[in-house]
Amino acid sequence: MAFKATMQGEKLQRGTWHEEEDELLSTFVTLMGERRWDSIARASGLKRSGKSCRFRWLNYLRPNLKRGHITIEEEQIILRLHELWGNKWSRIARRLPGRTDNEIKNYWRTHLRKKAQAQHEGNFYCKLNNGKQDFYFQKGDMSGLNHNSENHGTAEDFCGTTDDSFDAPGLSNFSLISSPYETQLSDSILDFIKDQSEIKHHEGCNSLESCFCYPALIPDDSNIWDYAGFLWNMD
DNA sequence: AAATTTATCAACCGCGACCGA
DNA sequence: ATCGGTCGCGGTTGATAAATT
Repeated sequence: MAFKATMQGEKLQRGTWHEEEDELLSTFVTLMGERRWDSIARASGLKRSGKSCRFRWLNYLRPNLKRGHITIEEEQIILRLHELWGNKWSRIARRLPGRTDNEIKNYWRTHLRKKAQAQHEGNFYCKLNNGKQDFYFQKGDMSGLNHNSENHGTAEDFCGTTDDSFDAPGLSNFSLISSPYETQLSDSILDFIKDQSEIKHHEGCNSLESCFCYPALIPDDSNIWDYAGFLWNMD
């Protein structure tokens, strides 16, 4: 038995989970609840640590997880919330139903970090994709950038041409790449944040002048999805 | 076609917070 | 009050796939 084995110091299983392990874990979590992970690990006979069981359940096995690629809408939310909260992945994940903190964290590191950096530095990110890579374009002069390993590029780099088939001037407007839905969602979040900020900001300092108090943004117990509920009605 | 590099993401680790005895 | 067990979070690693040379 794994319990006995563990007690005797036998090494715990590590690495990729197998289907049988997943089934076993699901069964025992259903029986015992999402608590006491060490107990679940022992009772199930899995040669895994409680931590590992918890991780597997929360990130891959629990119901209602949304699989598949992060959508543009979700990406925008992640970018904005990260700008507000920093690396508070679990907090951000709570705003994205069906997504896990680990998934968001990985997505940030692999896809969004450069994007956020570019935006922070006063550039904007234009989601153009040639099927392999995303491309960044600096605000204003499109010809000022050279293609390099950071995936920054010129219009020419992207299209292989600078003729009229590439609407470089048009790219100076970020909204051109946003769907109406995306723009609506984005604006809604910004409005919500602005409202919250204006109400909470200055609460403790009695001043409307510039000050050092930190704006209270979206409170933990608020539900942005309720606020933005109308967005799901696309009629 | 083979070797090398880069990107992706599942999984692990360490640490601090929390909770109950 | 404190102590040990457990949980949750964020950072990091490592295996694999994909792309490039």
